Amino acid sequence: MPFPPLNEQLDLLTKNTAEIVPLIDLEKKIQHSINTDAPLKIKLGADPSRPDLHLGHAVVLRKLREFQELGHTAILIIGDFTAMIGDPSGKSKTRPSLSEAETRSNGKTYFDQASKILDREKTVIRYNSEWLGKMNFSEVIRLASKYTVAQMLVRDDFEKRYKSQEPISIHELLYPLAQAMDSVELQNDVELGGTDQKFNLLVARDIQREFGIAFPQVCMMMPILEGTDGVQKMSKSLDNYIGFNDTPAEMFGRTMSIPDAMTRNYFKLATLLRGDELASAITSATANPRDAKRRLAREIISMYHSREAAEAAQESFDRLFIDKQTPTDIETHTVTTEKISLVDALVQFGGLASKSEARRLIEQGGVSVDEEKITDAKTELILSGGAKTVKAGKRKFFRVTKK
RNA sequence: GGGCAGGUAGCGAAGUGGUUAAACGCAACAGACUGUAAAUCUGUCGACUUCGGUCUUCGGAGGUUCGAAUCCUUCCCUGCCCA
Repeated sequence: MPFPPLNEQLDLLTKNTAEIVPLIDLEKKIQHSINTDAPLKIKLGADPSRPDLHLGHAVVLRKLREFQELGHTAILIIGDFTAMIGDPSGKSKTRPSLSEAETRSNGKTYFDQASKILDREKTVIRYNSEWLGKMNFSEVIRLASKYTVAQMLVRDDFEKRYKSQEPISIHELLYPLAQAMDSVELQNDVELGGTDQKFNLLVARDIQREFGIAFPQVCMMMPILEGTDGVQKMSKSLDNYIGFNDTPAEMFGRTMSIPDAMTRNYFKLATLLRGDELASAITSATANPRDAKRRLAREIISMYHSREAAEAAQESFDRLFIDKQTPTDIETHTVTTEKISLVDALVQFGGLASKSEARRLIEQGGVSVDEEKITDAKTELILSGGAKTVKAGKRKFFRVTKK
């Protein structure tokens, strides 16, 4: 199958990117690929220490998918070896090193989730322990000699930590070099990443050249999708994410909770809407933020679940939050006794951490039983009269019944 | 190797012998308000409780004291400066 013409490829690929360094090289690479009828090798690094993918990852994965659709080769690097270091970006501290079995299974999980976006059959998977694990100490020294401390400290987070007198371990400085070796090994033409990966990607480009690769990789940075708090990068540790594996109900709720101002960005980066559809969705975001967000939630759920699931999720959300009714599908727990204290029930079934917390919640008016607000922490649930429906806080519901 | 400064609840940060379960800020949770939010206001935010209290916390381990996050010893960790 011949590759599409240069302009067509460039049009698609440059959309929704934050930065391409250097753009001219991307053009040359694509032209060369067309001339020689050989696909480009596109690298994307995956961190197997956190195998739960979310919409933030989707932005980059979809770019990779576009490359696949144009006929290029997508290579997913599972960073099982680099996971021993942990990308020192942001606030993350040292991560526990994973066992080989764990990285393997995490890598598989990662790939399974990524397959919701990528073409599974056409994706090449490589584990970087394959080559990094074989490097001996003198090779590491040789690699380390290619970069200077001053160059490393250019990186934002290193500089910040250095200036604010926070510890930086030597091995953290090795992270960018280690992942650059992935690029040396693969001899990939393009590397994808978020803008937060810019430094790492550029190091890889430099190191490729150091190792004699004449035409080093083009670095393509995708915009970072802010989390549901609308401020910080979407990440699991900040609990501001919408995960590929979240239930439709969770997705709906989390989407509705993003700040209004983020809606257009989410439409652009997290949905498949393009062209006129995208434009009208964005317009409606200002006119009618709530309904725009409901649409957004449906679009997202449709991608990861189905149209039907999206409709259903919206129905129960509307019922719960807009009409303020009790949802229909509540988990029922059975107990063997005639009665159970409300506090105990909340801890056992409501997911509260302690009895104190349960008491607090009750005393603050956050709990109701059968639609009736309870403020006495000593309340007992008498189950002889049938099941009791408990609402704890805004969204926790459960039902208790006697066996 | 030497000197100095630190390690306090999810995070940041007060507190240097006694109403200190530990100020304050952020985050979180609940209530009010709303358009699902956000913003704002109010409350909560170690555990257990018969709601009177009780118990466990301030890097770890010992010790002094009627009493310690606060003093001493020792160990661990971090940053800075000097060598």
